[in-house]
Amino acid sequence: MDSHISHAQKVEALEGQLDRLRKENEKLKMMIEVMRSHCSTLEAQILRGKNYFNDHDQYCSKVKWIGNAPVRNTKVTHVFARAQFEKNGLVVKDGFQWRKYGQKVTKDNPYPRAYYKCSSAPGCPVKKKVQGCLEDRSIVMATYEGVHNHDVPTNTSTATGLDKTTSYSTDYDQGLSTNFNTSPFKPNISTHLDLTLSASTSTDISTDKANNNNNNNNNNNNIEEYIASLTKDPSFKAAIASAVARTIVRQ
DNA sequence: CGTGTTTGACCCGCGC
DNA sequence: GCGCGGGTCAAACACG
Repeated sequence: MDSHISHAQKVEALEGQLDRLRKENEKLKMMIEVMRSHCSTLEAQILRGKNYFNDHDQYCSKVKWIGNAPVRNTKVTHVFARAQFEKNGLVVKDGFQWRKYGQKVTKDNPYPRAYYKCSSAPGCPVKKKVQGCLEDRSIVMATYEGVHNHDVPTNTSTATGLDKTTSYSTDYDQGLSTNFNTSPFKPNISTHLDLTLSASTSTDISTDKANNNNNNNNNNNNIEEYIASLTKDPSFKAAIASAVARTIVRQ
């Protein structure tokens, strides 16, 4: 009987902890959103201030813009995006599948430029170049060339590493950084930080809460998973570190 | 074994 | 014509 009471108390305590974590999560999410919007504005100002798309800029000069139109018939789109560090290096996740076909170190930039072809559909002519920004390694310049002959793959969760059940549809679109030209396909650059955690965890938690009478063990496990995934998630750590650093810099 | 990445070689355009 | 630099190819390699 005692063990039953202490078990119930334990569950209650864990639920309280879960609520606190949820609130904290929401707060952090809001803070990061605000900071990200400040950051995007500043980045845009900095980049414009440095005439990124004027005379001496490497990208502009290499891509050969005439007036507002690229030389070739294919559409060329420049996108600045926050890079995501993965085992293969810098990546820009935009919902399409890309096959890397080359890499080159260019003269003006120590960061290698990677060349990708769209592999979401056979015969898709779209190419993408991705190169780290000189001033800020966490920002990459992605140059899209061509127009996709297909829609964004429906299985975006696979392509983006995001899960369908997370609320990415809004966050995801808002994750776009500065887009200097009209995109032919609205590339969705994922700066998304999944503070709601992987869907399996978060949905399990809410579901379990509804059924918590017979799922106490699962609940305990999920809370532990929740905390563990928060502390282990490198993007969470990076986002927190970045947010804290920016706050300090702004002061 | 299939698929994707790496990386050196090659091609091509441009400036001198 | 030559050299330079960006873009692409393709064989070798890695990985699941």
